[in-house]
Parts: sequence; structure tokens; C-alpha cells
Amino acid sequence: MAPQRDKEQTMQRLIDAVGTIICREGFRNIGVNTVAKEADVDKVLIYRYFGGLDGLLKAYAYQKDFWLNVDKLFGQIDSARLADMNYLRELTKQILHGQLTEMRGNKELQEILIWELVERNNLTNQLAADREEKGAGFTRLLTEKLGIAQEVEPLIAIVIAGVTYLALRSRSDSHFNGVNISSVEGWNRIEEGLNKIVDLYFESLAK
Amino acid sequence: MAPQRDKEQTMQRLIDAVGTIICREGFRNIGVNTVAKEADVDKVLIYRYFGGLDGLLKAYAYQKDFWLNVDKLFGQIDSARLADMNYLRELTKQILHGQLTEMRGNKELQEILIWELVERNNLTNQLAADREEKGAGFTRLLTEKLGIAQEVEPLIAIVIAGVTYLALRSRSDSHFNGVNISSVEGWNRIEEGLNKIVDLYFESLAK
DNA sequence: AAAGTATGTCACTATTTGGTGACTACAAAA
DNA sequence: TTTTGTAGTCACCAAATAGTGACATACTTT
Repeated sequence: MAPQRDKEQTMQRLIDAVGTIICREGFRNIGVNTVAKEADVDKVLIYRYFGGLDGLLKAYAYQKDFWLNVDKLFGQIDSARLADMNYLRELTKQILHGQLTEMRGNKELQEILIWELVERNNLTNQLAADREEKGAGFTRLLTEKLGIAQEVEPLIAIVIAGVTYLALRSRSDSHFNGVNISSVEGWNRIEEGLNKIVDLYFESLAK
Repeated sequence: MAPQRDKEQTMQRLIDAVGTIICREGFRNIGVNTVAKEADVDKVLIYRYFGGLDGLLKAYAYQKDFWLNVDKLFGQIDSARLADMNYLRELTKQILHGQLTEMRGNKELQEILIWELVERNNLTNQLAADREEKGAGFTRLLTEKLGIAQEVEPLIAIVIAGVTYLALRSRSDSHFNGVNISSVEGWNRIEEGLNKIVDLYFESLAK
């Protein structure tokens, strides 16, 4: 044990333990006993400091940022060029590229997404709502500029959802629909597919 | 209890109980005790008749067909017209339409898919492998005819994965990326999006 | 130095889990 | 009628679960 009498550190150990367990085994094995054991801390402290497991999970989710990092890209947007179709096209590709790398690389995010799929509670509801708000942001921007929201919104939804599901599948499957989702080459092909869709759509606009 | 001395019926009660629980609460609450209680049968019979919960789940999965119903469409394919691009285009749309309605309507399938995402065991591995084999079938057919497998495979993968994830999300979310995935209208927009992608791609081939 | 507060330890309960052995009740074969 | 096999019941076990109350040990304030 750790009789160090450092509340902050103990709390952090618990929060970190949540992340460790989620990364290693997913969220289904998470519980008061498991987390306490992983953190090498008495489980009663979970109740004292966080009011229970829910509070601890909330604290965990608050510390990490589990929505996609679209904010960074938003900051880089050159507003003056938004009227330029070619710029919009490249911007779209960049956003999708960011989504793909984030979804593929962030194992913790993958587990959270699966958690959101499996069970809904206050926490997962909040996470999902935040994600939806952020995620729809770029689409709104794009549709405003293009002025054809009705058409492009579902397209983006399909593509983002597709990348997400492929990433989740890649946790335990090597292939999806013939595409190798466990290799860099496979994911390069997927990204080429995304770019192809973007190109096709923007070319259809140019006509 | 049910002292009816009918082994077959008792086994079926257990299998049905699995389906009931999965539909109602998903797979996470599934266990020997839960299933036995739902079936109103002693849990020891699960061990006697199925060798344990795994065997019961296997029997359950065997009874239902959890891969997508591409077989039906395959049977309808008019081989003679496969050289016709317009026919291929419509066929692709039909396949996607079938996938969408199946994914959206079959709640049991949704739960199985989530189960495959969450935990892997002999059963879920088998289910996933079957699905991959069947799912990749149409893509193979299409790519053979088009002769550009490298390009079209990832496109289909993205789109199928997208529809799947949207369906899974619709279990607990009302919107995804601004699209209403809890209404028929929203799903019509998604289907229009799918058709749009197909059209764009085939038009690009025609050039 | 004494008192009080807060951190961490331990022991305990009650419930649920997967799993097993011993039993009864029935039905068909001998 | 007796024997034998099997469908179903019941009682139990060990382990793990969430949660609580009592205690000791430290640190801080007075």
C-alpha cells in the first residue's frame, strides 16, 4: 500500500488506474474492487473522494479530452479562403485525415466509444452529447459555405461513421470487407478512399 | 418451474431466453443465473444440455442467422447483365439498401455486432469470420467485374462500416453529425447519400 | 503539548456470480 | 413388478461484487 497521506496523489492514482484498466481490458471489468486493486489503494477512498465509482469515472472523463480534436484544425482555418472551393476540398480531406489518425491511434478513445455503444448512463450520455456537438461543427461550417446542407450532411455522417467503425473493428479484426484494417497499407487505402469520395463530390459541384 | 419432462422444449426455452435477454438488455447481463431465471428453468440444465453458457450461446447463434442477408440478393443476380454498368450500379444500390434496412431493423443483429466489438471468444470470432466472408463476397464480385479492386474495395468498406456504425449509434443516440438517425426521414437522407456516392463513382468510371 | 481533523487500513455484511453433488419424480424397458 | 435411465429440483460451495463502520496513524491548528 501507499501510506503517503497525499490526497491529491491518491486521487490521481485512482483516476490513472481507470485509464490503465480501460486501455488494458476495456470498461467491462471496471469496478470498485478492480480499480482499487490496480491503484494499490483502498476502495473505501473511492467512496470518500469521489462518492462512488460513477464520480470517479466522471473525474476520469473530465481529465481526458475524449471528443475529437477538431478544435486544433478549426484554429488553423483560413477564413478568408473559405470561399475557395479548392481550399474547402483540401480542408475536408484534412479533417477526415485527422479523424482517421485520431480514431486509429487513440486506444482510450476507442474504448470510450465502445462504452458509449454498450451502456448509457449520465457520463456516457454527456460524452456522446459533447462529441455530437463538436463533430457536427465542421459539417455546419461546410454546409453553410456550400449552401447544400441537405445533401452533404449525410455524406459526412456516413464517412465519419465508417472511419469510426473501421477503427473499432480493427481492435480485434484484421480485415473488413476485404480491406486489411490491421496494417498501415490498409489504412492508407482507406484514406485514399476517403479522398476519392471528397474529390468526386467536389468535382460534381464544379460542373 | 416447469416439470414437464420435455428436454427439447426446455432447451428451446433456454435458447429463447438468450434471445430475449440480448434483445432487452444486451449481452452484458447474460449469465447462467440470468438466463435460467428468464427461462424459468434450473441453471444446472444449462450445464447438462449445453455444457455451459458458451455452448448455449453457440446453440443460440447457430439457430439464428446473424450474417447479413446478402445471399438472397446473390440469388437474384442476373449473371448475363453483369457486364452492363447500369445494372451494376443499381445492384450496388440494392445491396447497400439491403444492408441498411437489415442493420436498422434487426435489433438482435445490432446487439450481436456490439458483442463482437466488446469481447472476443470462440463464438464471436466465428460470427465475425462468417460475416467477413459473406460481406466481402459482393465486393469481390464487383471488383472482378470492374477490374479495379484496389480502388473500390475501401470505398465499399467505408460505406458499409458507416451504415453499420450509424445503426449501432441509433440504439441510443438521436443524432449523428447533425443527421437524425432516429427517424425514417433521417435514414432516407442517409440512403440518398449512399446512392449519391454510388452515382458519383459510376459516373467517374463512365468518363 | 493537546486537541482535532483527515488520510489510509482493516474487517465485516449482504448479494450475486459460476459451478457441483445429491436428491426426487417419472417413464419406459426388463 | 422391478430395474434403469433421465428430466428436473434443491442445497450447497467458493469467489467476487458493492458498500459500510470502526479503527489507527499521521498532520495541523490551537
